[in-house]
Amino acid sequence: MTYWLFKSEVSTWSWDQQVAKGDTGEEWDGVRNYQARNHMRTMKVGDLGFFYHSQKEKEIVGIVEVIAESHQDSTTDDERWDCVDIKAVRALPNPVTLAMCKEDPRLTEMVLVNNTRLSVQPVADAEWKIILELAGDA
DNA sequence: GCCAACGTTGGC
DNA sequence: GCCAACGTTGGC
Repeated sequence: MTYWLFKSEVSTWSWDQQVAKGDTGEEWDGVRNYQARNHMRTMKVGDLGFFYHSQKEKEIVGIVEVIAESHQDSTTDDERWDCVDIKAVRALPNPVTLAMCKEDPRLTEMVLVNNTRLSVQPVADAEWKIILELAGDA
C-alpha cells in the first residue's frame, strides 16, 4: 500500500465533483508533467491518496482510492500521457491546511511543503497518519 | 497581481 | 547535449 496526494484547483476539478462521481470515479486526466505521470504509473488499485485543493483553499479535504491503474489519458492522443482513475472515499472531518503542514515539525520533509508545484506526489506512511490525526479522522 | 520555482522548448 | 528563453503553477 502506497499513499499519494492529488492536487487540483477547485475551478478545474473539485472535491465536490469527485464525490458526485461516487464509486464510478473519474480519471485523473490532464496531467502533463513527467514526474506526476510516473507516480501514477506506479499506483496500484486500492492505493489511497489525499485530495488537495490548490490556489485559494490550499487544504487537504478528502481521501480518494485508486480504482484503475494507469491507462491512456482520454483528453489527448499523445501516447506519452496516461493516468489512473480514482474515486472519493470520504471527506476529512476537518480539512488540513498547507499552513498546518508547514507548522508541524514532523511534516517538514513532506513533498507538499517542499515542492509546491508537483501535482501528483507520494506521501510517506508516517505523514499519512499525522495528517489523518490533524484532520480528526480516527 | 506579483514573483519564485520549476519544467519544457528550441537554437546552437 | 547544453543552455537560454519562455510558459505555467501556485503560494503569498
